[in-house]
Amino acid sequence: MADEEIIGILRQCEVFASLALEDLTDVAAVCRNVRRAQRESLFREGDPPDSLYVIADGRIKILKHSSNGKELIVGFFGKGEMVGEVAAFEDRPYPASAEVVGEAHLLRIERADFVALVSRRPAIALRVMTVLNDRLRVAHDRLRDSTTERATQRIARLLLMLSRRIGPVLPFSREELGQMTGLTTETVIRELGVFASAGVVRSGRRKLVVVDPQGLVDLSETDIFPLSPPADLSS
Amino acid sequence: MADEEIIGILRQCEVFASLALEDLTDVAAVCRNVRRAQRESLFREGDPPDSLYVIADGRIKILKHSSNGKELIVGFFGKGEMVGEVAAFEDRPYPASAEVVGEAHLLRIERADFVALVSRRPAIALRVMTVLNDRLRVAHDRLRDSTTERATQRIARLLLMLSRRIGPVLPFSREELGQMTGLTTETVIRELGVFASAGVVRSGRRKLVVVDPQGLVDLSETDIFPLSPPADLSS
DNA sequence: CGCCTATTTGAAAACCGTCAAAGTATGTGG
DNA sequence: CCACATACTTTGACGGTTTTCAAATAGGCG
Repeated sequence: MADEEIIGILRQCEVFASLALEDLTDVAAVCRNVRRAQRESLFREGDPPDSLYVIADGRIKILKHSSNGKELIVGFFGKGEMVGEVAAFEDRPYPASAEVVGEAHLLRIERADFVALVSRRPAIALRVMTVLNDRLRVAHDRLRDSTTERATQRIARLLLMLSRRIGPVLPFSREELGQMTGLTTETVIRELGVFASAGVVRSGRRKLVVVDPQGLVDLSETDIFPLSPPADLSS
Repeated sequence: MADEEIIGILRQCEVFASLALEDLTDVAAVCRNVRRAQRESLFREGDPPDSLYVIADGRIKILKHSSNGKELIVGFFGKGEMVGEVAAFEDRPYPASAEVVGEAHLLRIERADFVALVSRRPAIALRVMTVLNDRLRVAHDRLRDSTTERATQRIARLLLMLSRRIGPVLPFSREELGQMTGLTTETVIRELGVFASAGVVRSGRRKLVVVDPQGLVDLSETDIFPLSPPADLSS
């Protein structure tokens, strides 16, 4: 029965994991399996809110375009995470686009079904609230970083955040790291060059390995003392 | 009866407005009236999450500090809005500080009471979700702006957003506008100088009047075409 | 009037973006 | 298996926008 596969997937999802079997079957009833290839998009910024997705497998990147043609990556999501939920509660256009990174297997839930579901099962609302909450914290942290910190600190903090979430191996291109921090590819490369010579990261093609997390913490906290060398602490 | 005053306040609140009287009395039971003077803080970034507040009257500013001593204003909130709810669902420290701007009258709700309340009355959860949702949209918009747009556009967009929300008279100092955009006070002043000579805004002490919203829209969309004039569309 | 805070202005420099070009993996087809 | 195309990474030089630092001016409140 296909529903059992779906329930298995839902059990891995941050929003549905803690639900009782009865609730899960209720959710599964409105899910549809969907597969998408490399670079396909689930929805685009400005589209009317159609549905939301649970990621069964693969990675999805959420991005916003700016007036001058640049793109900002708002988030990367993977197995068990939900995307498109921001549009689910209000009938307003998607605020960002969602694009498949490698290949992805998803569960799709229609907006109307999800709204009905949440009203019927309050426990889901509580879980969704927590997810939104987390995303808001992350967004505000990044907002602070990108307005008040310099390139070195912004990159160091991004790498720290990513490695804490998905481990030391970060499967991102330089360009993507730039789009996550709001810096150009070139600046990212130059900063990573410094990080690498300090032995904090090792770099590869579309990949970056965090070797020394504490080193990143130091870099992310380093204030710049324009004319004086780092204070001598031994005296 | 004090409860009636409280219910009157709750009726003006984005989260509670649509509730039935029965629900409102339930909420009112856990509210406490609180008054705070100029510059007092409700909570500080890093504090354990204690309680959340509904603003009965006055304005509250939410801010985050950065490693180099700068402050970023994450949001300004007024009558009927809620602050501190981000901390209410998880037992993690407040991600930002809340400071009273003029003088404020608030309703305070303990964290534990609120959690119980939300579980008991699912309708509240749905409203809170919508609020979080809106804040997430705003945060991502600002994130895009501050990483991809230049100073002129960032300020123009901020002023547009503020004037749409609270009207043409904006009671903010230059420094606060800077802390909202992530620009220095000086840059804000220089840009506003240009806006003023273009007749788009009029400026005062701790105050700014938006005279020509369309002018702001134009400024906020102006891309820079380095060497060519705007394309001729008539050909 | 005097003090404190907010606003304004100027000049120099830092930081990062832009542009251009070369180098290096990865995959594909012959 | 090699040649080639493609995409990603790297490097360098230059310039622009914004920050920084410093100092002067103006507004409000006791």
